[in-house]
Amino acid sequence: MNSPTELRRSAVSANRIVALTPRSELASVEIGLNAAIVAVANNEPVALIIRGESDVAGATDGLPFGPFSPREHRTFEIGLRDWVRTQTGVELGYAEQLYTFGDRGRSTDPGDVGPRVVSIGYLALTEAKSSFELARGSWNSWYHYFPWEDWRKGRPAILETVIEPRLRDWASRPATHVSSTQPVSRQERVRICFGFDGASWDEEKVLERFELLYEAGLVDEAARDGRDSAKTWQERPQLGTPMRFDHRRILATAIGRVRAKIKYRPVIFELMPSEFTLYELQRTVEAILGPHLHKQNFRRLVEGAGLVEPTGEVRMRTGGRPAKLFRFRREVLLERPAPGVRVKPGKS
Amino acid sequence: MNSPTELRRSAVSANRIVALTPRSELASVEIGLNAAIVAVANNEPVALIIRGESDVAGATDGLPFGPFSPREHRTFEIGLRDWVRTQTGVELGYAEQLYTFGDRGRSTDPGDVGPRVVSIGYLALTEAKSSFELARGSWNSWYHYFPWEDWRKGRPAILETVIEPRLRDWASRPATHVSSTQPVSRQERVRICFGFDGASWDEEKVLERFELLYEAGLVDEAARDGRDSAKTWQERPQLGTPMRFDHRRILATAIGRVRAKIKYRPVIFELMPSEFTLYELQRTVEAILGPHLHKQNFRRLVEGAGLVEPTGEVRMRTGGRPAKLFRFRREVLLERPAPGVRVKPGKS
DNA sequence: CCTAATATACTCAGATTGAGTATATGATAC
DNA sequence: GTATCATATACTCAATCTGAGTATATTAGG
Repeated sequence: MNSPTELRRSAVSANRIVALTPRSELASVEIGLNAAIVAVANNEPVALIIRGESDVAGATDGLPFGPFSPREHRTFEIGLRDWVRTQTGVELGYAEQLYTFGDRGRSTDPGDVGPRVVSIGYLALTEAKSSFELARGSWNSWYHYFPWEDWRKGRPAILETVIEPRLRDWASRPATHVSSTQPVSRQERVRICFGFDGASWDEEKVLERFELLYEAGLVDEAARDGRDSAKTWQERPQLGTPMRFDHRRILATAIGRVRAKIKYRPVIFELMPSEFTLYELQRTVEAILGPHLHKQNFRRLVEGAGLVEPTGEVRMRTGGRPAKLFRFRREVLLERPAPGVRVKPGKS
Repeated sequence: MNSPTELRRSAVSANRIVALTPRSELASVEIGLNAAIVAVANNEPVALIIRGESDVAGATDGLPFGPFSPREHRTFEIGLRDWVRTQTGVELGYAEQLYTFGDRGRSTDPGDVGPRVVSIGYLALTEAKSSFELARGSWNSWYHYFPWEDWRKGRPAILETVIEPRLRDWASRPATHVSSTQPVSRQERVRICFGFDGASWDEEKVLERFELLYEAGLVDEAARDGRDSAKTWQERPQLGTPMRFDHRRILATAIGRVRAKIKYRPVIFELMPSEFTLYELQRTVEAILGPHLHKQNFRRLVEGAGLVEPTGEVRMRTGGRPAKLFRFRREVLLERPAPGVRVKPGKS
């Protein structure tokens, strides 16, 4: 980026204009890198989970994470790859930055201190090799943490039995926080995010849904941060397995991002072996997105977009007619501005 | 987020598994917040620019930026809004996080030190009120910094006269860096990013284009970071006005994000007054995206998507038949999963 | 009142999409 | 070996969407 002296100088010049916080108060923070490492194994979308000591709320699962040490690594991504390799044995392929989380909890308690650690979330995609030689950690289904996101067998029951009544109850109560300048009512937010009252389900709104459940005090993490509505959390049924720190939020961001991204970038192939049948590809897309896709149209779409090319080989013993094997056509990146699996939720 | 003690504990537990960098070496960094504040004034897309001391490369322009002080502000966004208000007098409406930049320059010089400052880039959209009561800074056209992005009058000449020959020259030379594991050749990257040899121009690839020019040493910022191909930068024609620090990169990220986002989220209305004619709306979209849109189809699209509703009033003296006034239909947010101005580049 | 300029309405062919039917081909049970 | 099953693949068709054009409405200005 820039030399430190340059930056220092500019801070001084900025200081002239308005009274900035004095330098001593610019409490410097530590940077933590968090990786949501995603794969698809046996049609199950999984994330690499590290189990640690259980926290206040009893959460043990977390994402791999490590500090960023500027001395050692030129960029965040290099640092990330480095310690993911040494810590878990996984060599990351595709990786992209997700979001930088820095808020000090959502409690209104004025006594709480500012964040000493800022976490930069990363999304990484990797092929799920059958030989999971993990030095540490395990691959867990992401629907373990977000059961309401699993629409592969239709609308998950948990939505109606647990989430809907509780969210409606929460929405009917007035907002306790002063920020009642909220342009959209609780009711409407709940409706839109969770597709109640005939609203459609948008599979990309993973983070919004999690944040809403958090606000409503329905996930265990909320209790940790001392939210009022979460006081009675031990009496609640558990909505998905909680995670340590902010990690479930980061994973939610990751899931939303993958679901959005496969539609306009060919990142789905980062999750596939080099050769695959079209149905395997479809199952992988479905694992990520949820709803079932129309098989015939899916192949028309994928082939028509030039995303794949046949290898000439076939896979036998598929249970019926042998399936042609395909590989990703890398050249598509040079042809189309935004190639991706432009699927929309459909039937069968 | 989490209590510091919790985080401390986890760092310790991580320490058990692999030998982490000792705590003392976890050089903590400072967080800088940078805001690309975007508006459209007189059909010109503008960004709020602060002029400062000229740097090594002679750049004076920069984005508003300030330090993030965790003690004072609960979240990055609150901090950002706060000092943007005090520093420039602008009250931010829409704001979203763009990216966290932390690399220490792209030079291979092993002697250079790690980043002491990590900058979090934010994109903010605001209405360009005719009364620009800026306490500081000025609204500059963003095409001032990226002349090759301005397609409102067709393909900008600078692409053919300056950029194409120089980029081709650069692409024909072998990559100097060891990272020749690059999957795509320089030639192909240049072709795709800049639409040479019949490749299409993707208006969203603003950052990719800037990074390519940077790598090729064709923007002044590259010289500052000591890139070899940039040694002779003083002999080059200037490709857009340079900016201090990484700010042109952040602005490029912002432009790319806005261009992508207006297509699937109704953020364009953040830039509009509360009442507007459809043609004014179209001109604003065109200011952002570049190419001209088909007028009749644009109105069909916008009205059909339920994005706007007529106010009942008309605007006279438009130079012809009076134009109906419209306002943004906020309810659309409650109806469609991803409302936006789904335009594709077209004719007339 | 004619002309220029803009706003708005309507038309139409081609492409895309959702969803279905039909056919191909290996595996398996008998 | 053949019927049956299961899956893969090919083809069809109507509804919708999209790009692009033509036609009409309504003002301002001479």
